[in-house]
Amino acid sequence: MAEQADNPNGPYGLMEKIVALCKRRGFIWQSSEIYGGLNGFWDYGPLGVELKRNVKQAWWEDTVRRRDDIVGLDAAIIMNPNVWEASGHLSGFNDPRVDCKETKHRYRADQLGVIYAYDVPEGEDGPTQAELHFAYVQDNAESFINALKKARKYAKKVGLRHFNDTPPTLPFLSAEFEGRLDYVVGPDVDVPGTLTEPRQFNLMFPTYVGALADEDAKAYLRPETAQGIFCNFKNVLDTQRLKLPFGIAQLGKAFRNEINPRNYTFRSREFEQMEIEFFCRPEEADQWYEYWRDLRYQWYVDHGLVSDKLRLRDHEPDELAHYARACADVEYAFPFGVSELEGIANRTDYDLKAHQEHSGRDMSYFDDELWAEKASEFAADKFDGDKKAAKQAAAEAKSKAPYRFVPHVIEPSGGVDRATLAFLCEAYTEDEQPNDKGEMQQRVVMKLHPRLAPTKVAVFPLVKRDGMPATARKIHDACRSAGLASFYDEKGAVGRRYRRQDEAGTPFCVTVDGQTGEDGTVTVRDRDTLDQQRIAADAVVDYVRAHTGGRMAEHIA
RNA sequence: GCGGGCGUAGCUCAGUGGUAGAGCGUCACGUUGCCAACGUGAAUGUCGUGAGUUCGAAUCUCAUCGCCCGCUCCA
Repeated sequence: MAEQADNPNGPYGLMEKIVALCKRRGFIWQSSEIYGGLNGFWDYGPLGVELKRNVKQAWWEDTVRRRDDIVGLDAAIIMNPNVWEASGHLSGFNDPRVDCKETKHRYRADQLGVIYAYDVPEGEDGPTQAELHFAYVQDNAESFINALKKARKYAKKVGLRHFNDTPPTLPFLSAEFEGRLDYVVGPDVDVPGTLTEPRQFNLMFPTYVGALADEDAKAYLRPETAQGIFCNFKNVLDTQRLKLPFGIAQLGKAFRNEINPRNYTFRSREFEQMEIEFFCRPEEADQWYEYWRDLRYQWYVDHGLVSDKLRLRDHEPDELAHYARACADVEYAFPFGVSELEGIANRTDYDLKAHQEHSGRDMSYFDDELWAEKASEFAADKFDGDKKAAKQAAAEAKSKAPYRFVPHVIEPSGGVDRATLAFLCEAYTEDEQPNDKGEMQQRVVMKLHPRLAPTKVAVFPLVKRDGMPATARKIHDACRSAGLASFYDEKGAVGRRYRRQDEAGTPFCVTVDGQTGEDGTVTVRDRDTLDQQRIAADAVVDYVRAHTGGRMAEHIA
């Protein structure tokens, strides 16, 4: 598959082929297409919805149903707006931006400073604002020195008094510059007036709760599912008889007003997440982080991303967000570039503590097992029989670590749509297979992992007579009754039917032929190899189930 | 958000001011005994949308929406 990156049509040609197939076969369509679409929104067609459901189901089974230490959750999409205050999303999503009309640079307004040039005219008491001021990027020495040079030159030119080596600086967002940007020189230009007024880029989706759309009713569609988990941490802890370490998993939609949705479904404004918050003791966080990082990477490998396009990349320390102690990305080399499928982060106790502070609710965990072990150390006889002192010491000890503490959390946060897209890209294969005359012909086949394939088996009568359709239908019905996604087709030549299933990614085709009537066997044709073997018709269900339903992940104990 | 390119049948695209096209796919009938077979026939278009210029617009102009590329952004 690696050679596909060197496809003569180029990487974008490859992506276009994949997109065309997805549209043609009914995997993914643009949302509200008949009205011209809507940027950043997508609809999953009949094949796409099965594929995506299978991705989610595989994740849910592997992370929740097959483990004792993780439970599920389905929180509301709209939460109390204070949640986003606490999580930092409201401020984080509201970075005002400033564009330089000259250089096309974009700056974060809150990261710009301005050298405030002023004068003290003779005979006046206080300083007077000068005409020009000089913006620079904070925490960037070069930018500051550059602005300082420009400011000195200007001061000398117009004869500002008292201008020295340490001129006052003000934040760009100060009231002093409001409506006066015509007099501010941008960081990378020499003339004033090239900076735009700061614009708010609100990446949160606002909405209103209740019939009256006033500001008091303002709420937001969640930008991530994680906060629903943190907010329910105590509920889960209090009702589920769980001990650390344990996790809460959630699948669900999230919404971000991305500035520039692009690359098919990769960056959508409405998307689905699969997130785990795994709570543990602070001292065990590092080892759980490594455990989850490796396990989640392996999950993608186990579901078909076996090429070297899948990568696990540890973030550099300077790349880490302020709340994360460690972070790794599971990345995939899409035709349009290497991009993130899932991030695994050690978020420490940042989130629970933030909610503890903002909500006023206690988010700590008390380790009664450890206490039971150590309680004897606080018996009265350890305090010379002073019961009161013993009780006080015990109460004090119970209120802090190692007995009571706010758990740390490891967050494996994956994008369902991104994973689905990666599976589609990896599966897209062009090979050459002989036709009925033995001539080699190009074939397009979606080599989806059988567990993820939208249809598990297609059942055909070889020809539409001699009772073959009726027998094939019986097999089809048996497959469906067994819970297998089965597809019946009797139209046209069987070769064409096979090839159609190849494009849909169906791993097996079962064909009823003349011999079926004699010995009760059918052929099973393998999607990837085109090999056929005869098996008993009443063994089809077991055969398909054995080859498609099972979890491939043997690493999970 | 900025700059460039593009938008015609389900898909890929041709069509530069004068009757809306091709290939593939889809459907029907016949044929067809295992890999996109063949024959015959058929259906499918707000030419992205809206406005303007013109006797006449898929074609020219403007706006708008969407897609692609670069920049930006990615808490």
